[in-house]
Amino acid sequence: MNNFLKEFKDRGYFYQCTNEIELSELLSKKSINAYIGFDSTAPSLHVGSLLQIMCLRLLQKYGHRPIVLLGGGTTRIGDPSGKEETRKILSEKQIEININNIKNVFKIFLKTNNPKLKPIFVNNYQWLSKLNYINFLRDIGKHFTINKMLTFDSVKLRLEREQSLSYMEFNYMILQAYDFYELNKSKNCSLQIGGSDQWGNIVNGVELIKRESGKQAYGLTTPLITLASGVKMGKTEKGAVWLNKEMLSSYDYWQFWRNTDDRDVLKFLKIFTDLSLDEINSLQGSDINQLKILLANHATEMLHGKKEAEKSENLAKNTFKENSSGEDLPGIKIKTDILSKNIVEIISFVNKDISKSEIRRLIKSNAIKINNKNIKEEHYVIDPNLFLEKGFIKLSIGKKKHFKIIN
RNA sequence: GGAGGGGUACCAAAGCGGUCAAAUGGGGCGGGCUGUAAACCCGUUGACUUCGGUCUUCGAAGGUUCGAAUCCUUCCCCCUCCA
Repeated sequence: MNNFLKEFKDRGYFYQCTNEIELSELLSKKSINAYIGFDSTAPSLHVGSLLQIMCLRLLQKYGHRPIVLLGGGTTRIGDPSGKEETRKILSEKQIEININNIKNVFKIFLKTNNPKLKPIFVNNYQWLSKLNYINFLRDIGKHFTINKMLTFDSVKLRLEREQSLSYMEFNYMILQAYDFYELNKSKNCSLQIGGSDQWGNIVNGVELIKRESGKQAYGLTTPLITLASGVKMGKTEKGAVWLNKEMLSSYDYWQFWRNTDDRDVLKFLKIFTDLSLDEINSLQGSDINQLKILLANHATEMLHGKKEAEKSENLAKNTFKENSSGEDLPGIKIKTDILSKNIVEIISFVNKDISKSEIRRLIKSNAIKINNKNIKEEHYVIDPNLFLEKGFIKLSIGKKKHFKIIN
């Protein structure tokens, strides 16, 4: 088997392939261009897309060139795959902003110095917006039968669940197929990779290319990564795990990986780090918490850099140490007039997402600590003398959220 | 266009004149146990509060009533069947 495909499988990226044997031969024979499309509905991708990004990295590693399609065109439509409801339609301006933000993440994960492997960014709005409806129906639409489209999961599920599926969404798969066809023509792209939910869309593309151009293209899908607990990956207590640095700090990103379920650790090391498979296999049986730290460090380093990863590890060490003073935490400066108010006001200032009622509840349930001491009174006022000793105090909300308050 | 069913909190779903800030389940949050894990147990889950209460919520707007998520009117949206 081709080396790329072998590692692709060994790392757990592989789910399905349209023609594995031929693809393997092609990949061994020459350097190809392969594309993955990314949704641009949010200002950043989140870890749910990380597997796909890792696929592009792997392509580069074996001398193939990634094409990143940021769907300005299809984002305007909305993929019904895996969606229970019609997606909100975003403004064009918002989509443009999103696309620009998302690009930055790829520039971190992918090599950009080698001109032959440098990722190509494309926006399908460029060609989709120019389509002429009549011509499109005649040239492209003729290759698609409704009979078959109705059998695709994305459509079937919606119909079975008696959820409406608009004609607009129904066309999504054709547009995605057309994207592949277009990229095959203009960028010599012969492979599309995607999540397993994209299978139908990808197959359509492969067939369209065959029929219109008589060329052979291939599709490859990755499994849907679910946590051992059965939940779809990518959410934490704070919401989505964004890849955009402005939306999630390196420390929170580190914490996300550090909190991986025991059962997922080895799997994640294979999928989300560059550690060699030999190395990972030799780690089997090591202390599970050390492995989690290893995972967190590697994953964080890849996105935020080595320095940030180290900082996060140290911060975590100090924070979770018994009775840590919290001096390494990033400081939050609070003006004296707020500090002199009661604890509810202070917490409300530190974390504006928590309502005061909720803070009162937290106090009642022993969740609030100042310098590691439980605060049980909602009228508690911080004694200014507490600042004298170290110049700051540590405020804890629950077991995992800690803040260093500076006067 | 015709006939019927429906829109309830983060989600699912009960309630069908007062005892409803609204059962129950999931999710979230907090506590306990632990290992910053899982499982499990307990608590909590509209906002504000001087902890007495006060204010805003059951698709939208009006109305009936001492009193409406519950009844009436109009409108909007969704689903099913027929055309």
